[in-house]
Amino acid sequence: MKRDTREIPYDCPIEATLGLIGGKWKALILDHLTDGALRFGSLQRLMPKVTPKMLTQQLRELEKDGLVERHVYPVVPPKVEYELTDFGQTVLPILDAMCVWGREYLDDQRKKDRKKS
Amino acid sequence: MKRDTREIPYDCPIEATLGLIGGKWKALILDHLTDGALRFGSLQRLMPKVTPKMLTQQLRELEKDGLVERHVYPVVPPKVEYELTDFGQTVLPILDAMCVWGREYLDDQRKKDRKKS
DNA sequence: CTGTATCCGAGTCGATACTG
DNA sequence: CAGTATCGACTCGGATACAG
Repeated sequence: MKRDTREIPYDCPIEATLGLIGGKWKALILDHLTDGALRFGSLQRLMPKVTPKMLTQQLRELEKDGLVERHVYPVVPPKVEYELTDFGQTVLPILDAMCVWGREYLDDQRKKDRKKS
Repeated sequence: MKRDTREIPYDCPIEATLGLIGGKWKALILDHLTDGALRFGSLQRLMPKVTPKMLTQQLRELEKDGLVERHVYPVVPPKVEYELTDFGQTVLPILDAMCVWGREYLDDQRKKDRKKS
């Protein structure tokens, strides 16, 4: 992800996928949005370690790539919601697969760590 | 991702997964190794755009994370083969899923591009 | 509330040359 | 053949301050 010459089209589908969801916080954002639309502030509270700058940047890229939709409500105070598009929904199985696999990996790691100590 | 503070354990399984296979060329390397062990030079020829430095770096990380095994044959000229471990094999379904999804995305993109022109 | 602007250091990556 | 060493450009991302 990053990390990417995003203008040059990807030859490899795997690279393309990583380009779309491999960004530093994208998978996490996508994950949080699975339960429904969220406001900017809510996302920030869910990911305290992400600066507003990064959050905006990642959201804009997700929007550009058609995974997320941005809804602006013309009210005061400003209200903006982010929501998965239909296309965005289609990545969820991949995210799930990564989650399952990652969890097993982490469990194994922890077992090894316990053995060592 | 390189992109990673690899010493700090990942809290999120998805992040962990991306940490292991999200590196700039890792998915591609893994993909090439699915058909069997390959030598350093063969990998280089399959990925001409990857410098030896990067190839070495990515391979070492894959090795450290237990996805790939490095076999050194003490002969002249030197011969080194890289091979997926059993654990490395378990990522392949994820790679496949990303590949399928990425291909559909790329196809859609191309359709849109044709419409525009 | 939802961002943007600016600065700046750390890390990444390519190019090139070289080694056992 | 299979790498390593070194340099430098570039990028990423954090901190901070500010704006509509």
